[in-house]
Amino acid sequence: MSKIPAPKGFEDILPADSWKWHAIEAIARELGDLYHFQEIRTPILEHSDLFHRGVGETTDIVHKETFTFKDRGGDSMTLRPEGTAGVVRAMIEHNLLAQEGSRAKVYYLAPNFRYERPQKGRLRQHHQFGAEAFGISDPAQDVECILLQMDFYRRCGIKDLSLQINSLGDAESKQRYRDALVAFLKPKVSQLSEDSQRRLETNPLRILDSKDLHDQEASKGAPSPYNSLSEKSRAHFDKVQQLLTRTTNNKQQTTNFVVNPNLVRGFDYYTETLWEVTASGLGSQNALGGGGRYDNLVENLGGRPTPGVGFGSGLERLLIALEAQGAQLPRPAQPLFYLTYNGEAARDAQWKLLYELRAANLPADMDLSNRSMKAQFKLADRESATHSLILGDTELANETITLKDLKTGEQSTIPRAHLLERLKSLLPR
RNA sequence: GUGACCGUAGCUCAACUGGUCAGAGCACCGGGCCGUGACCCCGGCACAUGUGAGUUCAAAUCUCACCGGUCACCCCA
Repeated sequence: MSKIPAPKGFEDILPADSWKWHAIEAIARELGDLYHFQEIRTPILEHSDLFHRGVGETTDIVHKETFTFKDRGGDSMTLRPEGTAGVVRAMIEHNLLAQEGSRAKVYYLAPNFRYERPQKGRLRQHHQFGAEAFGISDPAQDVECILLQMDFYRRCGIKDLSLQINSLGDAESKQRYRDALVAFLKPKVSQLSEDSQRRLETNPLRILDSKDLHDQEASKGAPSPYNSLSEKSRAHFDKVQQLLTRTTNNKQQTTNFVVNPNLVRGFDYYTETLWEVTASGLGSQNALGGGGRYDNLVENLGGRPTPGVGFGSGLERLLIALEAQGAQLPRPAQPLFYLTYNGEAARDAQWKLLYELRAANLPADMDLSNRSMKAQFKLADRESATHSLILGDTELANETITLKDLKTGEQSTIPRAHLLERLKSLLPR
């Protein structure tokens, strides 16, 4: 029979690596608690309209990168390409933003799907840690989200980090800037790359972060978005910077950031503050995560007008960056007792003991294939057992068991009656 | 969607211009060791070379297609 591979761009997380996921997920949840964001879980499948209306018809992600299909009833369904739209939909649907002054802070750990050509740091299914804060339009809410995100990276052990921020302002400011930019670039059309000549019509802001040298050259001296900001948007952005500069953690470190007037992001729903965090070790797809404010999204998706701000952060990319930067994720040292036996009677006794240990919350395992003692020890070693519990004729006769520390090789004989007590003393703390 | 490179045992790799080249190390299994692993020694299992077709007396080695991978563009986490 021929083998069936996993779909392109879809990865298995294997037993040897799952602990890393547990580690970063634990840190994410810990920070959710600390910042008082609560977990929300939404379906991976949504009506296609949600993303067309929410994320934006003209964004590439919705336009040509979704997994979209008709279900058996003929409805167009889409695997979620990003986290925010589904969260907003759920918040509206369950009337969590239905009253004046409603607010909510939520986070999620969830897979997203995009039909793209895989490369380093880019998969068709990837996982994100994201957070969204609804109901507060104050710039401090933007900053709280940024700080949560930065704390997440620091606690995971990322050293080499860079935070860039920008603001395109409210809808009118954004349009004003777009017009100014087009006016600036129009005369230089011929100098632009082919891609950017197209973008000049569809999404001129994107020209600013083009990697093409000609585009970068042509964009030099382009107007800054700051100059197109309305008074209110300008005040908002100024305040965000001020808070970022002033807010310190208990080690009195400020949060370093740079204002990058060329920073634009791929979703139509963003208003006001935008940010992106990059890290070394990532290759061409160097963004660890990004976020921004989206004050019109809730209303656009049929809810009561409610401001919102949040971020999404790619977990696969985080793991790549951690690896490249040589960072070590916390790995709790779990004890594991491996029961070995010599002979039929000993096996029966160990089988009973196995369940006694587990009932007492002592992680334990044993070989069930009647292998030699030597082989059983090899298995214990391979499974990273910390101790083995040896039972043979001698121990059976004396009602004892031999405890061996597999790291030091030390052995001691313990009366069966005192075993559990003794083993419990070996647990951490 | 575009481009480049790549695809040999579980893993890392080897096999000159197509012709005993299908191999090594690690891993795995067994034994040396009598009831004891992580060291050492011995033996063993395993791949006809991503899949399919073609060229040839002969293909892992050349051609084409498909599948997959890697990196980059695009886009973004």
